[in-house]
Amino acid sequence: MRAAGIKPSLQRIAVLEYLCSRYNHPTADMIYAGLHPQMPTLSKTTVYNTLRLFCQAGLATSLSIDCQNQRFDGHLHPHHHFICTRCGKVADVPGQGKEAFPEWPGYEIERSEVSYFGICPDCRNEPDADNPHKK
Amino acid sequence: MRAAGIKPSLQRIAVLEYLCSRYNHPTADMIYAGLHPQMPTLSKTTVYNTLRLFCQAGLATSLSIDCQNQRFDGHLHPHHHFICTRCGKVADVPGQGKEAFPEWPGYEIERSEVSYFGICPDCRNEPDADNPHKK
DNA sequence: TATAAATTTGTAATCAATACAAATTGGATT
DNA sequence: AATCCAATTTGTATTGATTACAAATTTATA
Repeated sequence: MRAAGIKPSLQRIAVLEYLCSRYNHPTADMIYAGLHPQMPTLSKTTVYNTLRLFCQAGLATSLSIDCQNQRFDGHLHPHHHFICTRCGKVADVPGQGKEAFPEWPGYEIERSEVSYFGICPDCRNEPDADNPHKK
Repeated sequence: MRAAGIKPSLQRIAVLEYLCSRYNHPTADMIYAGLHPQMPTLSKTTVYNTLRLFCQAGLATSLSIDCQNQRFDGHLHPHHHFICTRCGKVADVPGQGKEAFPEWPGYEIERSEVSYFGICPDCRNEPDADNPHKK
């Protein structure tokens, strides 16, 4: 974290550990809910501030895969994502993500995002098939 | 539109024509603003309802490229998108978009989205380089 | 024309994200 | 250790896109 020019505080360390120890592609709210029990003084604003800081510094990525919520990823190796349109879970797609950017004169491409949408194994096995986004 | 099982109303025709006649990947608000002068009784709720209807019927696509606004696309051929992180404009990337979905047992992939982020030619030539999202 | 169904409209509510100012913390200096 | 300043954190208030909902309007059908 120090290498990215960011002073490590208790809150920032907690957020980064949350991001790196899980593969749940959390929303800011999920992070807050996960950390709040152990850190009762934590505020949601700090979570948002910290996440923006991390994204600017390249310690995390902001995914635009979910229209409802901004989602974050602390795992930086290039990879693609799958989101279940029924339950909203996001997962890493294995064995993909090392493609080059297309050549497009005049356009300066810095980052790419590949998202797949569909039904995850859990939801395919559910009986109540038409209950979208049950949160 | 009738082929998709949707009754064509004046409002729906106007929204579909807006979508198909432009390549601006509009937000609901942009569509409303574009149509309202010619159709003063149009309500924003109708625009939202119509867009959801179109997406469900496969007449349009909802892009999750922009975290701030839901964006819509009436051009259905497979293609990738570029969004300028400075001005927010979305453009179609030429000559891309016909890739197959990856094989992933248990996961039912229905749709994919490829997004590139960076700076567009207009913004590269702008002098005020650090004025993000000037709308 | 009368009736029912579908569509549209406007207002109110929701909810993620941001703005902002006060409070707190941490580090440097004496 | 005490003081000061800057950075960080916190809580509250606000914003703004989207949705909920019920009333009004339009359309289709008999």
